[in-house]
Amino acid sequence: MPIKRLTREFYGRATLIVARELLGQRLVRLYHGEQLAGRIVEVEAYIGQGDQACHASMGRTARNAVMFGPPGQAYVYFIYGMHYCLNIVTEAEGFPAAVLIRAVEPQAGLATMQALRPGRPLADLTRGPGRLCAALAIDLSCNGADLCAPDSALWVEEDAALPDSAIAAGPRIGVRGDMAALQAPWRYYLQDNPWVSGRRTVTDHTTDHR
DNA sequence: GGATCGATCGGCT
DNA sequence: GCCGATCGATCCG
Repeated sequence: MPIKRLTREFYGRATLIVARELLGQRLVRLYHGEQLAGRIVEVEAYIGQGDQACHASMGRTARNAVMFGPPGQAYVYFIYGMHYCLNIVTEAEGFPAAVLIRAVEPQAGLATMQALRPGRPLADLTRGPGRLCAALAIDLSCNGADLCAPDSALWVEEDAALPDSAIAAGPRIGVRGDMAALQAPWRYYLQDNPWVSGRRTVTDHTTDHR
């Protein structure tokens, strides 16, 4: 069975469905002829102008214009003066929404990814939206890239489907406020997966050496 | 282990 | 001018 790139029809659906179904799929970045790849383990949905945490909540601007475009494109933004974050545009053209890729589990191209983040622990290679962009060499040159085009250098491939029992949901990281949308559980992640971002807890075995 | 803070700069009020 | 969909260093207990 040939490997299948996720299609524009896949991305052009309700954002929460797309976010949920992106978990477990394989994000691939073609970098100097080499495939850098990781399994998506954590995502967040940003949904339209009614979502005050969505960059498009105040209307269309030069920065967020890609989110208003057709689904299946990369929306990459620069934040805190030093980091990039990767989103994939969802829903019908004209409705601004996207899924933020917050973490992946490295699958291929480990050595190159580590070279792109010199001196950093392997455990943090792709754990967090800024980190995974650095490891996959994703920056503003990827903004607007069409993940559905056969010749693009960034795409998502179909991988094994996951049971709902493997997935957890919660409020989005770094999003606070009293309005309902700001407290919505629109962050999805693989339960107990060591590559999911955020503070590790005592029950986390990832730092054990046993 | 957990809290706090500085870095660093584009976008928008 | 202010602040952010973050990260990593540092300080504290």
